[in-house]
Amino acid sequence: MSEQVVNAGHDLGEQYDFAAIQNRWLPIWDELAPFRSGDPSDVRPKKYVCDMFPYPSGDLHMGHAEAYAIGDVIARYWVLKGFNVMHPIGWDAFGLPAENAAIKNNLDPGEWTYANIEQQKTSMRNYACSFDWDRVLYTCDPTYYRWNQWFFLEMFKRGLAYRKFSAVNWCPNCQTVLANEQVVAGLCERCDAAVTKKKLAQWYLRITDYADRLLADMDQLEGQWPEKVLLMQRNWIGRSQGAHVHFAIEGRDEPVMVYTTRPDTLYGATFFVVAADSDLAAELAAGTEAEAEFNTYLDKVKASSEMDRLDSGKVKTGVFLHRYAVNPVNGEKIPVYAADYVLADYGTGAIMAVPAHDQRDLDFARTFNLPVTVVVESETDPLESGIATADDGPHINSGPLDGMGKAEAIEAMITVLGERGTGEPTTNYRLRDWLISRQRYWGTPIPIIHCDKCGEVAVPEDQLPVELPSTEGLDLSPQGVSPLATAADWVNVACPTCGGPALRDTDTMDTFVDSSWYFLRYADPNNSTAPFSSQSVNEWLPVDQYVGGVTHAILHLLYARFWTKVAYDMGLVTFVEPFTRLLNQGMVLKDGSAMSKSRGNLVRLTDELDSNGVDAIRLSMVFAGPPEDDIDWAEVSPSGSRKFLARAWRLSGDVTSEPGVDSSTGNPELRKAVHKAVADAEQSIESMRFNVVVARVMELVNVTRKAIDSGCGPADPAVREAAEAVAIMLSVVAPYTAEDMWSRLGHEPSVARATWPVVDPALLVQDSVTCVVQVAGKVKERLEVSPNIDAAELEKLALGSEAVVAALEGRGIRTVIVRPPKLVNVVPD
RNA sequence: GCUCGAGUGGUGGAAUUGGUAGACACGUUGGACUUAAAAUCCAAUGAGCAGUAAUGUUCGUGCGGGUUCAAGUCCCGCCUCGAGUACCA
Repeated sequence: MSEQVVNAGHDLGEQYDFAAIQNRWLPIWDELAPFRSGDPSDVRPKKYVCDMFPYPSGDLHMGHAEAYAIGDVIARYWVLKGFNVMHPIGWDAFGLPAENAAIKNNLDPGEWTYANIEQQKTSMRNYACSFDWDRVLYTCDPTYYRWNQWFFLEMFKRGLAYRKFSAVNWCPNCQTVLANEQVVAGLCERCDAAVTKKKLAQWYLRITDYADRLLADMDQLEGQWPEKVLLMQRNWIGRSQGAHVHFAIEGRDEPVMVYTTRPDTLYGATFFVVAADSDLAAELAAGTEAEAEFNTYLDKVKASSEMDRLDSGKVKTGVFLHRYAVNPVNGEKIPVYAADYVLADYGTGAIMAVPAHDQRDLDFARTFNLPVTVVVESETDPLESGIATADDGPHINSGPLDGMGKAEAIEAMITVLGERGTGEPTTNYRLRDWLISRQRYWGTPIPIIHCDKCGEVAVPEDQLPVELPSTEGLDLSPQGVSPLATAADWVNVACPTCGGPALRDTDTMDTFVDSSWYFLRYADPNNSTAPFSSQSVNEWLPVDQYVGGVTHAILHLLYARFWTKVAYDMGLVTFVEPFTRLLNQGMVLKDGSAMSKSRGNLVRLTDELDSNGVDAIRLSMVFAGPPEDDIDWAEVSPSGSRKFLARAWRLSGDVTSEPGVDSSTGNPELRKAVHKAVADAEQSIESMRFNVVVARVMELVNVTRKAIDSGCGPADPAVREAAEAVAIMLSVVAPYTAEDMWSRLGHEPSVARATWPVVDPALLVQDSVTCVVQVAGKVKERLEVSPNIDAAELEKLALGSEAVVAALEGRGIRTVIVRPPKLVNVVPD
């Protein structure tokens, strides 16, 4: 029966019961609230960890679980390191899903939204996210969106918000404008109808004014943001250096400007192309014999829309307009075409075509049998090979440019054009102004009143917020105009300027507006007189660590950076970049693809939490691999995580020394293992290798187990030191288990208030190291040597080794490479 | 098409400045405990060859070259996969 005594530690009462542990600590944490960050007397240095806030489309899913597990590791780590960490949460609560759900179930979008938020909030509490619940915000709350309106009006005053007619994406089926991101391969994301263009008056924010600063300030982010994201932003902004060149058009008074990055190839321009859907094309075609043909073509282009342009291959189409442009350098008359391969809204909507050195122009030239003039020497003839050359090389057929290289020729041509007044250098961008109006109900009303006499009038600040009208009596279904237009009582107002009858703007703002500055609001979430106080924001920001999916690599992050720069210009903040460091976590997949109900590979987070517990799921998320990699849930083992947690937890029951025992008297071997593990874990956590952190803690658990069972025994102070280190380090990933361990080790809650173990450098020094001895690069011997061994001694030792002598087989020694204390390589003749 | 990034055991993944490839896990196999199962614990586990065994030995980080005493790591050329972008002049 003595066995039962030995096994006492493994009795049923001592089983690791994750559900019981969760239930035990959750209410206590509510009470202790260890993650409050708003105490003004708090003297700890500040850190700001921000997770991208969720959209309340339902309960939390596996993707949230990964993202919030990762953000939590960082936040909790900095708390243990002695920082006052702001780790807030809020909800990106405006948007179309709420509106669709409301239409479907005939209820208020707000009801649906807040119900989902409550559910997510409950799940987050259970998931043990270290959020500061005093800082919660909801973007659909008038106390938040009133500041969207305030910012909008500030930008309006500064000329950064403006209204213009332009062609926008239009879904003829849904009868509504679509955002660019809602157009997938030319089709409406929701109904798969072909998206067309429609001209509408829309509000824009002048983000293009900030293009250069958005590019330049990326230097600050180098090394702190994923290189991939910076690259995507650079491509998106798409700055290019080139020149405007003026072409006279026969029979037209004004010359037409084209944009080109290769003014040096001007002598090779053999035709001229205007975008088929541009005003200029219509003007040039009017009254010519090509007019009918052009109109037919234009109709086709408009109807075919995005979809056909994508998969119609590379066959170029166009119409000769029976007009001629004059090449400003050689006076040559070149034919003018309208074609859809030239875009109306990039550059000037017209190009000089240089088929020898531009692939698209060459394709067009070959289709329409247009001449090809080579002006940069190349080995192959583009007309024959079908491949345009864009390489550097000596210029030919180019008058004064002959013999020059590309860079020189570009400069020379720009000088020539400048002297003649037919061109000038210019910079062009791919980035367009940000279209923010949406014909939707569930968003921030645009605070503008349209008056016949006074035009666009800002709603006076004391009348903000312009709240959404009640949905009572409103038809939210797609009508082609915003549902707000039908709320007669709301729309009809007196003009703030003249008092005459006027109409409210009925569009609402893009929800990307909400997310462009919410991270600023967290610093001062309840401010009712300003979006935030500059003092709080400048104290907490910029965000030290921003965590979120790579799906937002361009839009959200670009808009947020833009907004921050505007706030800087307004004198509200003292920094120009909002997010010092960015981490893009991967996605959670199942069987190699994104989870979805229709695919039948959906993993329900609640099921996973029920079967293995919160900690095991968090641990699985973190341990699966580097945070930026995707996780295939079919390849992780949450039950394995649970087993490890049980193993770690059991340590806390085995320790028999008292809390506060002097660890310096403990077993030196184990102590070294502890301090090595802490040092390694710390280094890994700082460099975001959280999976490696877990591995180090696992190793420590393993050696501690061995020490208890077959080493120094459970009473050794080093065992306590080890178990406490495990509890503290584990608390960043598995807070419930760690908290319970901490308590079983005789400490007061919460482990979140403990301090990350301090590494004693003396314990990192090893008594001996394994030195590898190679002969011809192959390992032949391993020697245990002192870490301070000198090269001569080590060489002597290595050469004297039997295995080395044997491996040499009597050959002479050419050289010996000695790298004390870890390696010797003997190179034989 | 263009621009990036990545290829390491059966699987996920480790590996400062080039210096013991495969840490830590999952899975698998065998064993202990149990009436049994679960749980737990212990052991083995890159592949091949030789040997009863200890062990020895060869190969091995997508493929082919190169630099080096030494290459997963650096250089050149390919292949494959993934991501972004879509005629941006």
